[in-house]
Amino acid sequence: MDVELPLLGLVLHCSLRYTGMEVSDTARTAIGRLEDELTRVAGAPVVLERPSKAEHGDYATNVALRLAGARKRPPLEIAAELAEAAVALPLVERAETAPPGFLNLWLSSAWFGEALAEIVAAGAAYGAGSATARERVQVEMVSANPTGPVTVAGARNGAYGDSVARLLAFAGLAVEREYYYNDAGTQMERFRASVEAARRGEPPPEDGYAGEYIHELAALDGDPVPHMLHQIEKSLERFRIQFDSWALQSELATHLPELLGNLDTYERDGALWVRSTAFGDEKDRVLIRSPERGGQPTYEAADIVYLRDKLERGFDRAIYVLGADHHGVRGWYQVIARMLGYDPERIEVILYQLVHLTRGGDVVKMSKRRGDVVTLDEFVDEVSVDAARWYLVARGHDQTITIDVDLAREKSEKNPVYYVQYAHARIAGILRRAEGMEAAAEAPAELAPEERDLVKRLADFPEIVAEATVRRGPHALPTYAIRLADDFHRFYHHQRVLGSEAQAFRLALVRATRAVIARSLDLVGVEAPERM
RNA sequence: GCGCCUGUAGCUCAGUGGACAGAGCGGCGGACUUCUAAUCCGCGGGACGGAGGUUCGAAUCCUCCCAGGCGCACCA
Repeated sequence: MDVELPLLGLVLHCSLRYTGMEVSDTARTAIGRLEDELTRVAGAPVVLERPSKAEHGDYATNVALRLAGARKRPPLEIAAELAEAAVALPLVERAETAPPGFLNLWLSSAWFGEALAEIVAAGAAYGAGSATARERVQVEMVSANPTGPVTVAGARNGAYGDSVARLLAFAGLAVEREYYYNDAGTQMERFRASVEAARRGEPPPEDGYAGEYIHELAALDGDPVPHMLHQIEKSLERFRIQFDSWALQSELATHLPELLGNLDTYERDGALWVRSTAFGDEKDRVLIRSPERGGQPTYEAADIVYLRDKLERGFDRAIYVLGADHHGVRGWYQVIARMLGYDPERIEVILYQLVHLTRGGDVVKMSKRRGDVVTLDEFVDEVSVDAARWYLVARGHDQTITIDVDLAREKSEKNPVYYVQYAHARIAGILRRAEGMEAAAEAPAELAPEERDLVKRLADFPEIVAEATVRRGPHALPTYAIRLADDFHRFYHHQRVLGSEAQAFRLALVRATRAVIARSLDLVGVEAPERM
């Protein structure tokens, strides 16, 4: 049975332990098939988990503990019964009970062979396609106004948003990335005036923009805005973010009049207000300022036009990726959707927290007003695209992060991004030598502990990805990639691939490992090098 | 005052109900005639901000409190 998570727009196939749903259509994975068999044996849904201790088996389940209450029997007794039934299964080698009622399972090497065969057969699609509904989703990200270069904060927005977009696309949704910018507001006027001042050799006006880039723009001809936009696009491209579309506020603003008739508006103090409180807003909003305040449409007016535009363009879902300082708009967007008669569930606002940098142990002070910021380009110049993307996305988006620039730039074993990449490069090295040699997933009778750990880790991948997708938490991938690399490096150190008796199996194993490492990295925009 | 986010090892952070809480960095000590030592192995290090509650079981769920960050404009 698939379990629909309508809020998240996705349907998962793998076990949904975090939703509380028990039964799942997991026939596609080796773990899932085992869960199904055990479910039949137990007469109740069985969810397997990976114990942290090796002495607790390959997999374990707490089903006896769950059943104890309903069946009015001691959990250990139930577990003992299940253990007896479980060992009768061909794929279960050993089953033990442990207080207060756990059932621990050790699996046969045949199971490991099946699990690996399945990964090999899935190929590049391993872990993909967890969404059943092929929704169209727009992810709007970065969207900084072109008054200056993309900063490190914008870089986190992009690294995070792009990774979410990659996850959604991998799950099977049709994803488009959009950049929205204000090309007309007063900030833009201040920006233009600042460049003009620089061209005249004057200091920037009050409330203007300063910084080296203003002088660089002053050296170019014409309106500085297109130049700035071009530079932003280049920076983001280098950061491996490709936008499908660029939305201009000025263009959208022309559609405001046709929308006003559909809204419940009124005039007060010379301004045009919308009665948003009727839709749950905490206060009514001004849409068009009074003449003495310039008579221009407000940002809120633009929000309304833009939101309608997104949904009318055919996106089933619109995701806004915003800095935490914009958290106030989250409710506002829901209000807009209701005012316009759209299902608010189609609007999703994801907030990410701020970024701090440290150099030499000290926090790098940043002030946007003085043009004294660390830009995306500078950050990338210093630590590389791979390290930049890794560090910006490796932590939960709800977490304020502090990046140690000295560590991030270090190309050594201290740096987890290279630790993972090195595992990939090592495998690539083996496979170069293994050209033409046969690989086979069929497992030998005896498997080394490192082989078992590696297969189990690979088997975790589909659930890791699916969960990262529904939770909008791409940081699970770097975390997983480190563990996978860890299992591989240990395997590599203790076991030999080429020339070993298990060569064919191990070739299949490392080939699958390489693919999953590469995929884990790709989903967060990090490259997987063939050589290091 | 109201709202959102966060408090886990010296530092940076994983861990959204299970078994003695994990990783990286930093500290200490070992392993290279081998498919890449950017690796591996070992040792130290924690009242999971605090107090209650729910549960067989809580870092995880609920309530309150404390601390930090960020918002609550006819600013963009």
